[in-house]
Amino acid sequence: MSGPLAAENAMDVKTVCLGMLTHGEASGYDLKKFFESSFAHCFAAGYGSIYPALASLAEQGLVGCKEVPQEGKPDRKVYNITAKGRQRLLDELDNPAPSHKIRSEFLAQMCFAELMTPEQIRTVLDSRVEDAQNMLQLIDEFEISYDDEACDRQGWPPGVQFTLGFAREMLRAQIKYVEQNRPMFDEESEPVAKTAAG
Amino acid sequence: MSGPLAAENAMDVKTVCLGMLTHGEASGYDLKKFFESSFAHCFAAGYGSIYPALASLAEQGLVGCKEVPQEGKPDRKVYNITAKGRQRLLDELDNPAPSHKIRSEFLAQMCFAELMTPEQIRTVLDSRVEDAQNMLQLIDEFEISYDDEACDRQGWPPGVQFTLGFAREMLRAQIKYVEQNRPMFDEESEPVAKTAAG
DNA sequence: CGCAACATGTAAGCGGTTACATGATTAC
DNA sequence: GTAATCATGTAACCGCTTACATGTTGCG
Repeated sequence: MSGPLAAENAMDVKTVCLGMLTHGEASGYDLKKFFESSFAHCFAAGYGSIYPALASLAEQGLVGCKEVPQEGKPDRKVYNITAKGRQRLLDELDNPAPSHKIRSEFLAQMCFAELMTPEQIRTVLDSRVEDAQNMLQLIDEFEISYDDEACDRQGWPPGVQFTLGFAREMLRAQIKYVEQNRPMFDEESEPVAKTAAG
Repeated sequence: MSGPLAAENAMDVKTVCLGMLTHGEASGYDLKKFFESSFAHCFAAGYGSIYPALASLAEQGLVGCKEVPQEGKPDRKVYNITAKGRQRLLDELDNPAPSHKIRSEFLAQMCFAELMTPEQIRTVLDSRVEDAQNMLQLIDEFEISYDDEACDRQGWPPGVQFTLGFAREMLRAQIKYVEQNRPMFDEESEPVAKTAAG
């Protein structure tokens, strides 16, 4: 500890919180909503990681915190990024090859589809499509929400737009692929499989 | 233990190992190669999780194990799935809504692209495309490998084909999106963002 | 009357990653 | 000689998930 090896850029929940605060001050509760709406597709997080993250950031002086008293509710703790925090964020953003990992019980399960009944397969595929559609809707709602907020920015910054668009494309591609390839499992008559590139 | 609450279908490394053994017997080393080739995109795993998983499966009688002595190398432990294991696998596969989670440092980082230099952005996007292309190649190589193996199956079962195709489509969509939207960051002249649906 | 939203946190646990440990053979 | 491949494992660590704990306001 205390060594000079502190420069490991990680992009964990802490860093993402830090980044979110560059879009304006927010409470842990606010950030959770962000994490579970448009952000859920690429980087989910719950209270159990957000609150400790904010506490840790505050302790390191990377964020400031003002407690806004409220009646009948716990004090709202509104966090804002400090100059030191902004610098740290820039350091973390320097990672030239950030990871993009998928952990899919869905795909793992589908690998062994021949051990499932046609009905089980149908259910699983339906649930995946439904899930993707819900995500798409969340993203759309989120994108529009930019002027709900109490500030006059003109839409989200390009970085966020890129990320939202990326997620959208992935979800659309998912839905398309599932719909085009589900016949594969109905009978073993027509092996489609190649996503009809035409 | 011994409680009746053992029916939690999880689709963790253990279960995937179990499933892989339905395609034929294999050693931990073999499974690792599987996990890091075509499977890496959707469910990565290292020795640190595979060997303990196999040990645990063997302990529960879900897999059998024969030790094949070798010269100058540790005994090769070849595992095969048991009837009990097959039943357990069927139980695990019953999950109607398996998860599909993404943890992307890449997307998290890109959210804050306006804090990065154009060169940093370029590097990050390049690395993502390269990564995706490597994955695509791994998948192609893997798909062809079906007849390399010492058995006369006619290509992978439909489940595996579905999974491979899914991964391919996702990766292609990734590359396409990145290439089409990188102008977004060159100058702030042409905000493309919507993946030119034409 | 009960549930959802608001609001913050703690603590245990779990699954997986990383690094370590060992050692012969083969190819460059 | 030195790196890679074959081959198996252990142990510490770490970050995240889940469940728990608390309390008010307001809607249906």
